[in-house]
Amino acid sequence: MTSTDPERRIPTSERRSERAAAATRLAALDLLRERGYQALTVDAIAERAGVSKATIYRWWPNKQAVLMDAFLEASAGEIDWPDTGDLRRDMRDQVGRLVEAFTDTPLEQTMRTLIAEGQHDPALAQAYRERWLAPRRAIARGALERGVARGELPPGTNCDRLLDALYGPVYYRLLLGHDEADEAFLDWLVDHVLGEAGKR
Amino acid sequence: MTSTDPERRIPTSERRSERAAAATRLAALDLLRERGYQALTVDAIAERAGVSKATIYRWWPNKQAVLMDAFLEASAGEIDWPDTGDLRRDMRDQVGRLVEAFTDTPLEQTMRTLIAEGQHDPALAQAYRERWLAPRRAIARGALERGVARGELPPGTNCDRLLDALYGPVYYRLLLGHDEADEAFLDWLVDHVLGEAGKR
Amino acid sequence: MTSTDPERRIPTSERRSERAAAATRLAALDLLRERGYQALTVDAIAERAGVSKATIYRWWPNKQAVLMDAFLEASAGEIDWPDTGDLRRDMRDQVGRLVEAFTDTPLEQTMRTLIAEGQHDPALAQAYRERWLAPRRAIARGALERGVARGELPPGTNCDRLLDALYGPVYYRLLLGHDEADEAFLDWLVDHVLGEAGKR
Amino acid sequence: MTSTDPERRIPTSERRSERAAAATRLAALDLLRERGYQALTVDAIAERAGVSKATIYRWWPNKQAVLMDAFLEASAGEIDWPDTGDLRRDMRDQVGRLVEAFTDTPLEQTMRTLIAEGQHDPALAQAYRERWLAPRRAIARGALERGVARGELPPGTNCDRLLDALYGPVYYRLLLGHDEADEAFLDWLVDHVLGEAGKR
DNA sequence: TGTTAATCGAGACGGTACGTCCAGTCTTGAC
DNA sequence: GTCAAGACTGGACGTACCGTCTCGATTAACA
Repeated sequence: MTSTDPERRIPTSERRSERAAAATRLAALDLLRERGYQALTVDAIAERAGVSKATIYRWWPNKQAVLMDAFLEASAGEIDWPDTGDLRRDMRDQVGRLVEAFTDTPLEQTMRTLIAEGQHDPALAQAYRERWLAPRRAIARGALERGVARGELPPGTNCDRLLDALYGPVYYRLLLGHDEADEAFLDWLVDHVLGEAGKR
Repeated sequence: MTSTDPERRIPTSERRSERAAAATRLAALDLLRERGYQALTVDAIAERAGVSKATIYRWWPNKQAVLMDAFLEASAGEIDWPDTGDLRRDMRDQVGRLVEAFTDTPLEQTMRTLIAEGQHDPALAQAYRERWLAPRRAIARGALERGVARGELPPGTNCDRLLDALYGPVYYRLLLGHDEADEAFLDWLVDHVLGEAGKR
Repeated sequence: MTSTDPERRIPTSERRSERAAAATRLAALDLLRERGYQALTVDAIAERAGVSKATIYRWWPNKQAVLMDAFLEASAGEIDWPDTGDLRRDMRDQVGRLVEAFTDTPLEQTMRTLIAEGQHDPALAQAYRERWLAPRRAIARGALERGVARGELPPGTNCDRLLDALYGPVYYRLLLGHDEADEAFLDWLVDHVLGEAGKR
Repeated sequence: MTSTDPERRIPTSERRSERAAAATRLAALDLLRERGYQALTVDAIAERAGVSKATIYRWWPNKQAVLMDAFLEASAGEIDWPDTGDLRRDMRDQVGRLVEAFTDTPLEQTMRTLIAEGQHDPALAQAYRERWLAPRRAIARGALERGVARGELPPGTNCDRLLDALYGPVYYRLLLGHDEADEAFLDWLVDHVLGEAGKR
């Protein structure tokens, strides 16, 4: 079980452990960024964070869970996005921001690692879906639904499928690496999937 | 460097080593299938294959490369597919076969593992792209190009992008696991990406 | 420094701390008896005694010192023994009681542990000598000296050496375990060391 | 089970492992001598011996067993002693050599540690008795038996008890430390236990 | 047919990280 | 002010696996 568990132990002194926990999350991200995946060991995290291994294992089941928390913290903040009334433009902006967040940033390596580890760690995969994907998909789904309401998309559109058609190719290029998820591709993709009809 | 290297050592006695190599590949697949990723150790492969670790390391740089070879061998065979003259139907069949190959088969776990490891192992990722993806994409690209020629797709269509729009969502659902890549989804996806226009 | 130190801190509230200290000593003995040496951890003592670790460390430098105090408390009581006028009989009785105290009782394991730890902990060894051995040797030495005075032992007898000759073999068998310190052995030993001459 | 087991695994290459094993034993002794008991960790032994922990654990169950082997190796050599025909003199020489071997030498600390650990480790205690004590006691018993045959000791003497009466006080002083096992004490002890009668 | 060199299995080796446990210190809040 | 509760650092434990290595035995091709 990852720290996802809402019933995780509450330390007597929230302040003490929170300092250690924050240092741990930061150390995990920094290590991964600076020295790569193979340097991401619990010992190294502990040493860099100035925290003992026992403390890490007290709050997380393994280093993947640490990284998950660090990833969520680092990508926290406002995740909603404005509705300009132009669905295609909004979706294009949003997909562009997603790619930006994952290109040449510490988060790219972190995301890759989490998805990779998630292939063998169901709890981690679930945490990625529930804690990262789901909220963002909910917002994008809302935008699509408003697009349907506004007539930019046909009535009866299955928005979840549409989300997969939009985000799938992006993840595919990011994870498989056979081609870049560059501006031109995103332009084309959003147009193609949302339909050229609405294009101005 | 993976065994992809064309200059790999050639054993004096091809027969002896080939027996060992085949047993090694088989053992890797079987272990992964039966006991999962965490049981896939070089020691375990060696023991199960009745082969020494030294022999494994003589022919492959690491267990990922073994698994890559095993994966390629297991998914070898005729990869071309017939051209019925109906692009949508052909693409739908083909995507269906891809998903079948990866659903409830030993290959699913193997593919997941290879892509996961590839996130931290550029040589492995490259091998996956060049030795597995590329040939299959080339065939599918050919089909799309014939579709363009036949007028089923508009002239000037960028077939690589179209491939990503078709396969991306499938890998996305397989790797992220938020939803199933079922028949209905594939039906919708192929129709949506190749354009409803051509639909009868 | 062990709790041997006569200048140990005096708690403001003697009553509270004495209750905690008594529970701690008892818990140490019980743990050692019931679950063995490897279960004798400070955490376990604290939990069983319903006392916090901080309290234990407030009054003792380490668990060995706790055990020393517990041992002394458990073996307290009248340590003097009557003088029947027959030295050999008195010594034989006394050696017998020593062995009884250490055979099939919680004290055996405790004594073994204290002597074992004392091999690497000079303060503990000193405490064992000064607080347990010395008083008992003083009494036995008195008995021997009276034996000299009564003519049961030759004048000029070095009583300390005689004590070692009497008690040494007993501890030797108890600690090394190559043979039992049984009644027959004690009979022979006392006779042999005190001299058959005085035997009736 | 300690390495005492005569059926311990035989390495493919005796030479390789023997080098590692010898370095391990030496490192254990040196560490104990130079830095004391608390520095005697498996990690430290491994580092000092230039050997990996895995190798140590391959051949010994724990560090105590390493130390036992090191102790036996260090105290190996001729353990028999000449029979001059004068039992008292021979025993006095022998007890003197025992004390010498354990006074101000690396072996003293080693012996203390082994006996101490043996209080909680039956296998270790047994190994000490069988592999160190027993051979030496057998030789001394032989000497006593010859003394009986020569009439230096009374017929029917129980030599095992006599051994305990001789060695017990020596170990007692060494382990408890209340007094020194010096020349004068040994002189008196041997005379007193073997009987003044035979004294010339 | 006998010799020789490559290759094999077996498995020991140094190294590194794991996840656990305990010692001894420190912090907080209840009494 | 003292206590229990328990989090903290530090560090050793014993295990597992990696990738390298050494060893004889087996093999296959050539002498």
